[in-house]
Amino acid sequence: MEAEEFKDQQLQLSEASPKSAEYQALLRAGPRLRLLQQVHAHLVVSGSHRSKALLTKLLTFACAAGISPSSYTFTSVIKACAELSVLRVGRGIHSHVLVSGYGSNAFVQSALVTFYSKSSDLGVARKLFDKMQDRTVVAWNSMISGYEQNGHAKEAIVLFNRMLELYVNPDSTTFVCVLAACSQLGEVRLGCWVHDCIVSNGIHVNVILGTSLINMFSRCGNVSKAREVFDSMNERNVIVWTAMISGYGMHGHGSQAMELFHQLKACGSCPNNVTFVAVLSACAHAGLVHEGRQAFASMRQEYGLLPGVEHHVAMVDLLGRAGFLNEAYQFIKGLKHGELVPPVWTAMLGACKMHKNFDLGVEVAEHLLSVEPENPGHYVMLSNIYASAGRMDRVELVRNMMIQRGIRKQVGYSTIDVKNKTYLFSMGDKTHPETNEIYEYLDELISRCKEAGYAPESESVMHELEEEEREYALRYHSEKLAIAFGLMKTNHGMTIRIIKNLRMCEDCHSAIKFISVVTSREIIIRDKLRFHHFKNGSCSCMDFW
DNA sequence: GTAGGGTTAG
Repeated sequence: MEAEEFKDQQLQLSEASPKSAEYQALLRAGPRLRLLQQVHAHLVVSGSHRSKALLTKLLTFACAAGISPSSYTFTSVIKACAELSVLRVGRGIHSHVLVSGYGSNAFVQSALVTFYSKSSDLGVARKLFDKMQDRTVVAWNSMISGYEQNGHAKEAIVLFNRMLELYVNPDSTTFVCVLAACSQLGEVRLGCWVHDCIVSNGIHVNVILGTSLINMFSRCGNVSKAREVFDSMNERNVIVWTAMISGYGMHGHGSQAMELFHQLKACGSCPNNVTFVAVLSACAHAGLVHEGRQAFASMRQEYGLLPGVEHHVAMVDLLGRAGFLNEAYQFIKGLKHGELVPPVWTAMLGACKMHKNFDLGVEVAEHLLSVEPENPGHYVMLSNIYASAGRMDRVELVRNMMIQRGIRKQVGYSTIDVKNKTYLFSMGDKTHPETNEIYEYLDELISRCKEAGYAPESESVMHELEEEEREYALRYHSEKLAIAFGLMKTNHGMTIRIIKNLRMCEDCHSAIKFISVVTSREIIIRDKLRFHHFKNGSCSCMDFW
C-alpha cells in the first residue's frame, strides 16, 4: 500500500471506547485466531471496524497468535526490506525463509534476487539466481534489472542473450530493462533490435515501454526516432512527455523542447517537478533565457510547485551560461540560507569559468573547496580558472593540494564501434595494436586542423596530475584517439559515433569542429551529460555546453 | 492475495 493511501485510510478510522462491548469481546478472545475471527466479523457487522483502538487490539492479538508466515508474508516483507534498503533485516528474513522451507518458492526467490540487487550485493543475487531450478520470466527480469540498475549494463545484456538462447520468452518488462541497458551503453543496434522485436510481435507499447524506447533512442543519439515513438503512442502521461522533452534538451533542441512543453500544458496534463528540471535544462543549453525564466515563475504561479535545489541550480545555470553572471549571483543571494547548497555554487562556478570571471570564480571555488574538500571537480575548476588567467603558480598550488590530499581526477575514456566491435581508448593510450598508425594519423589530422585555423587551448591540460601526462594529455585525449581510429577504419561519408564517460574539454570541442571540416565527416559524441553533433565546423550544442 | 519495469541533473 502506498504511504498516502495508508494515511487516508487511517484518517477514516474513528475512535471507540475501550470500555465498549466490542473491546471487551476482543479481550475475552485473546490471542486465539478462531475467536478473533468471530469478533472481527462482529466488528464488521456492527460497523465498528473503523475504530483504530479496536483494530490495533485485534492485530496485536492476531500477531501474538504465532501464525507461521507464508510465501505471501515473505515476499511482502522482503520487498519492504528492499524498498527501505535495510540490508541486515533482509538477510535475517532470508534465514527465516530457509528455515521455514520457502527457499525454493519462485516468488520468494525473485523477491530475494531483487532485494540483494537493490542492496548492491549482485554476487549474492546472482548465486541465488543460478541456484533456481525453474526460473520464471520475472526471475530473469529481476536479475537483468539488478545488473542494469547497478551500472553493469553489459552483464545485463549478456544475461538477456542467455535468456534468448534458452528460449525463455522475454516480456515487456524484460524489454524495459534491456532498453535501459542499451541507453547506458549507447547500444543502438540492440536497442533497434528490441524495437523491431516489439513492433513485429505486436507488443503493446504502454507508457512505461514507450518511455524506455524514447530514452533509448534519445540517449543513443537518434532524437527523431524517439519522437516517432512518442507520436505513435496512443496513451501518454507526464513521464512520457518529460522523457521526450529531456531528449530534445540533451541534443540542444531547446525550441522543440519548449514546443512540447506548451503542448503538454495545452492537452491538460500537469508538468511536475521533474518536467521543470528538464525544461529549464533544455532552455539553459539553448540560450532560451526568457522562456526559462517564464517556466520557472509558472512553477509556483500556475502549478503550485515549490522549486527545489535542482530548480535553483538550473536557474543559476540558465542565467550564468547565457553570460548574466550578476543576475545569477543575485539569484543565489535571494535564496534562503538552507538553500545555499554546494550544487548551486557549482553551477555558479561553471558560469564563472565559462565566461572567464576570474575574481568571482576564485571566490566561489574556494568556498566550495572549504565545504567539499573531497570533490575533485572543484579543484579541476579552480585550477582551470587560474590557468586561463595565466596564474601558473596557482595552478601548481592547486595541483599540489590535490596530491597532498590524495584526490584523483576520474580517468576518462571513449568508445567507438567499428564493424560491430567496440574499441575503448583512454588518454595517451598505447595499448591498441595499431597505436603507431593511430597516433601518426592523429598528428597529421591536427596539423591539417591547425592550417585551417585551430589553436590548441592549453588550459584544459593543466589539471592533469602527472608530468608525463601533461605532455600528451591535450593532443591525445581519448575522444581524439577514438575519432582518429574511426576515421581510419570507416569509409568516407560515414558518421563517426563516440561515447565518452566524462564531459569533453574545450580543446577537444574546438578541435573536433575543425576535424569535421577538414575530413568532411559528421561526428556525434555523447559525453557524460549530452550530445554534440559536429558538422561543417559547428556543433549542435551551439557552444552552450 | 505474493516477485520484475519508466521521467531531471551537475
